[in-house]
Amino acid sequence: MPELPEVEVTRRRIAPLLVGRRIAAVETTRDSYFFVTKPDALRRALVGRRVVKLDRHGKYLIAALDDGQRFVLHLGMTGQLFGAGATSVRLLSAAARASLPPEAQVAFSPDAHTHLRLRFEDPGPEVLFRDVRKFGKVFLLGEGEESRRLGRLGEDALVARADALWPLLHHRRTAIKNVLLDQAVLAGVGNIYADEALFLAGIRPRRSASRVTRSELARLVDAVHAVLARSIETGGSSISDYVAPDGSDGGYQDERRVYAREGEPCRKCGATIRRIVIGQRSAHYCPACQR
DNA sequence: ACCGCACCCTGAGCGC
DNA sequence: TGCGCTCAGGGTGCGG
Repeated sequence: MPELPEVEVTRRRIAPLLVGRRIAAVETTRDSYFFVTKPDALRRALVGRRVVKLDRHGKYLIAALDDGQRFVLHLGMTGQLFGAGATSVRLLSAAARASLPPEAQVAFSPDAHTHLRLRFEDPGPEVLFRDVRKFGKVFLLGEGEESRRLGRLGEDALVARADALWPLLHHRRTAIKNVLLDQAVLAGVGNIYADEALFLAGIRPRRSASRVTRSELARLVDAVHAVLARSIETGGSSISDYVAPDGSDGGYQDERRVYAREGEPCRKCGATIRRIVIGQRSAHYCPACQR
């Protein structure tokens, strides 16, 4: 689900519901690998703490706490981070949706997939983390503690520069698309924006990274920046699960040029968009615009 | 060092 | 209606 733009939109909109507030209570579902830090340890560490800052690196959200610890969240594929009071049918199962009138705006009530609830000392809204597939993660880092997950991330995709990336990929023989998805090279790009950026840069996803020239890489990095920035501007992509912290949908799904458009005409040249499989994931491209 | 693959989990949508 | 299958925007760890 969420790639860099969705995580960044989430960061911006959830920050007012986190930063400056003191945590009064933490409720969780039972332990699972969603909890890299076990629920009881999480509770002990978070209760009484105030969030002082909310940062993002790639697809990770990093909340700095007033005691120097960091509380780290990853939304995985189906993670949803939102304030109590958000209303969106995306927060409900299809079965629950079906029993509702079409335009119903029901307030969300925590279900079995709501793994984390943060209550605060002030009377403002709770913050909830829901994740159906549990590919998301939450964990705590002590002051100065290193994290393998964060430590191996490459530069954030919004600020990465082509000349810094060149030595990391020009020798790699795997598909350029795989390299774009490699978080150790470029942190934040996922399947949608990899396909979209490759389209903008005119490069086929299956081309070996070693056959991408320096100037093509420069174009590709520009395309990554443009696609991510535009998606953030429109509120991210709401394709199946993603909702912003207030429950609103993003708008970028309407601007997709290739992702999940197999069989449809290219918006630039009219050729038929193709879908192939690279590294067990789908890749979409225009056979005429991309070489 | 790099690469491909299996795996983690749940639900939706499809053909039969 | 229900079954079995495929697919889904994430990442990790392993063996070759």
